[in-house]
Amino acid sequence: MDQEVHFCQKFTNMNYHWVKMEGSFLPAPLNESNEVDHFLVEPKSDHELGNCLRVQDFSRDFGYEIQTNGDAEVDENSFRQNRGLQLGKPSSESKSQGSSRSDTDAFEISELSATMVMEAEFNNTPVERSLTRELFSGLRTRGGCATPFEGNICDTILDNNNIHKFNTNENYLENEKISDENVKGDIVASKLASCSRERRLRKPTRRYIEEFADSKSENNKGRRKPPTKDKYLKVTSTEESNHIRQGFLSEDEPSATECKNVYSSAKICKKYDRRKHQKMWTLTEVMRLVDGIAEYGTGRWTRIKRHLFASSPHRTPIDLRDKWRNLLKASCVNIQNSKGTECKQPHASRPLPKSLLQRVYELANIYPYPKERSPKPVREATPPMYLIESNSLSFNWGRKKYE
DNA sequence: TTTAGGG
DNA sequence: CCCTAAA
Repeated sequence: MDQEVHFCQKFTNMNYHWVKMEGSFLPAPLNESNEVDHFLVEPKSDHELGNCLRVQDFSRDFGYEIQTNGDAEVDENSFRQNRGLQLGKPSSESKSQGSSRSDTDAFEISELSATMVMEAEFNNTPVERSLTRELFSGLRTRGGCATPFEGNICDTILDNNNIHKFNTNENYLENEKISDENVKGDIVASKLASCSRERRLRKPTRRYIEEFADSKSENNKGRRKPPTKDKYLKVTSTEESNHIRQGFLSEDEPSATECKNVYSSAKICKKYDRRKHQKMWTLTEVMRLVDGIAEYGTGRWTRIKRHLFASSPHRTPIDLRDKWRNLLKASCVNIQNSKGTECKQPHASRPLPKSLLQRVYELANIYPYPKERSPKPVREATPPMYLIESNSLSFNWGRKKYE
C-alpha cells in the first residue's frame, strides 16, 4: 500500500487541476496537489483509480486524442517485457515529427500519458498494472486520431523533451553508477516529472480560457452564423480602451501593425460588445471621413470605408454614416450659433474645430444626406436659405437655370 | 449586400 | 452603436 500511495502522490504532482469555469472544466496547473489527493490516495478499487486517470478522459476534454500509428501500436505484453524506461526504440532512432510548440496541449497530454506509463512500470503492484492496462487500452482503442506526434509515443516524448538520455539504455544508468531498479525508476521519473512540471506552472491565460469556453459552447450549440456586421470588427485590447479615454486630444491613431494585432485579437473574441467599449472618433478620423465624402459623396459608405478606413478595422460603413449624421447636426447647430440664431449648444466635450464644421457644412450642401433631399417630390419647393447664401459653391441645385 | 432611418 | 426594412 505504501507503494501505491507513493505512486499516486507522484502522479498527483504532475497532474493538472481541473478548474470549473462557466460550466466547463479547464486544466489549470498544479502547484499544490492537495485538492485532488483524495481522488488518488488509497483507491478503493482498480475501477475507481481507472476512472480518475484514464487517458481518454484527458484527450476527450482537450479535444485532442492520442495517436498510435500502425507499426507503433503498443503491444502490452511486449511492452511489459521491457524493463524500466526501455519503452520504445533507442532514442537515436526515434524521430519526432511536427514538434511545434503550438500544439502544447496535445504535447502535454502525451507527455503526461508517457509519464504515467513509466511510473506504472516501476511499481508493479496490482493497482499500477491496472492503470497500465487502462492506459494502453486507451491508446489502442483511440487510434487514428491526430496528435502532432506519430510513432512510438514514448519515443516522441523523450525526444521532444531532449531528455532521451533518460532512456534506460543501461549505459546511461551504468554510467551513473546506479544499479537498483527502483531507484533508477524514481530518478528517471522524477526528472521527467520535473521537466513536465516546469511547463505546467503557468496559469492558463485569459485568452485560453475564453477560447476554451467559446469553442466548447460552439461545439454544444452548433455554429451560429454571425451577423453581417461581424465582418467588420469587434475590437478588444487595453490599448483600445486607453484610446477611448484619450479621445480627440491624442491623435495617435493605431498604426497598421497595431490594427493587425487588434484585428487578430478581435477575431478571437467574437462576442465583443462594442457598446461597452465605444471608440471615440479622433479628429483625424473625422477629417478622413470628410475627405472621403468630398471624394465619393454620401451614401457610398462602403467605398469610403474601403479606401480611407482600411487601416481602421473598427469603423464599419455604418459607423461612418452615423458619424456623418452627427457631423451634420453639429455643423448645423454651430453655424446657426455663429449667425446668432438661438440654438441649443450641443454638450460636446470636445467641440470640433470651426473650420472642420464649415467644411462639413459645405459638403452637406454638395452631397445632401438622403433624408434632406426632399423625401417627397416637392417640385415647387424653394431651396433653403443657407443654400442660396452659399454662393461660393458651384453646385447646381434643382431648377436653377443659367441665364 | 448595402444603405437608410429610427431607436 | 444597434436593429430592421428596403433597395
